Amino acid sequence: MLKNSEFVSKLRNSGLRPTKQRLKICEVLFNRDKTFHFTINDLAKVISENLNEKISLATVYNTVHAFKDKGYLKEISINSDKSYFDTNITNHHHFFDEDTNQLIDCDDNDIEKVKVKKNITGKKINSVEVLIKIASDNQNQN
Amino acid sequence: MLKNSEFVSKLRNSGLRPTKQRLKICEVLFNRDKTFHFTINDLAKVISENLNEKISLATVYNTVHAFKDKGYLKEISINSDKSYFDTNITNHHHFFDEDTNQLIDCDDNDIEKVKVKKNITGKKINSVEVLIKIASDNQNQN
DNA sequence: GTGTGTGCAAAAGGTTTGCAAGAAA
DNA sequence: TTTCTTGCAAACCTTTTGCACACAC
Repeated sequence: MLKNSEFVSKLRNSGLRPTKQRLKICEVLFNRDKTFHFTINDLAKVISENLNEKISLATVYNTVHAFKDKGYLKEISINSDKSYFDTNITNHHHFFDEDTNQLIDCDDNDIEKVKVKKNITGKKINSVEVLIKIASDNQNQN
Repeated sequence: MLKNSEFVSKLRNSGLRPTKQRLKICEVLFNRDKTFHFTINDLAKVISENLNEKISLATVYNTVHAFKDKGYLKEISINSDKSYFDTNITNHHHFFDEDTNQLIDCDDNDIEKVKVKKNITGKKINSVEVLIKIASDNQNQN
């Protein structure tokens, strides 16, 4: 459990003013043992329903993007519709459960290192993301 | 170069009526040597600008989704904003050029087979997709 | 006090939907 | 004639923007 003052330092260190809203969002995102996968909507819902706080959607968007730019969050590519974020910023991959639309972390030990043999001239590799789509084994997938 | 009658059969075989619009879209999508990566918008633009035809956006959406459901197109996961489709329906991965927003095919020879060691109980793997994000090497990436 | 952040509402972009008119079977 | 498809506009959802007010420093 992180303390409020740690979040204040964290924000200050990255040039973000520690406002009430940002600290609240820090609590929701970073006061956990386990990785949190979420959409902006999920996050806004947690804030309004579980914490009974009211933070403007625009502010939630601003904050999440600020955190992403500062490297506190990672954005994940799933089939369009909406953006997913991850509090686990280490190099890792994901399972995506198509039955439940849930993301599950897949750490480096669970998958063999992906070796890219092809080089694109003049381009460098920014990231290699693996998405493993899974679904129930005993029912018809579709 | 595929003939119109081949598209008619293709459509008929999958229970889709070979309408003028669908045949036109078939031509654009499948009358090529190389894989075509596109967004709905790209496709609509090709139809209206290059072919000087007018097909309603709703129809383009309908058709692309119908083709995807029938397995004639593949949808690709890139960071949200919009859906990308691929006329190459074989198992393969992609480079995504963040400078130009272009997708490049990465065939099986360009990458070592991804081995997933972790198993999720009761779930089977539907697909394993690798997305390699690249950007210019000599300029600041951001 | 100055500059940054917030909140609201409005706008924007991509996608879906309802329904009447049109085309295929 | 029956069923499927099209086209349009409106609706929808996620995300962004503009601007006045509030807060952090």
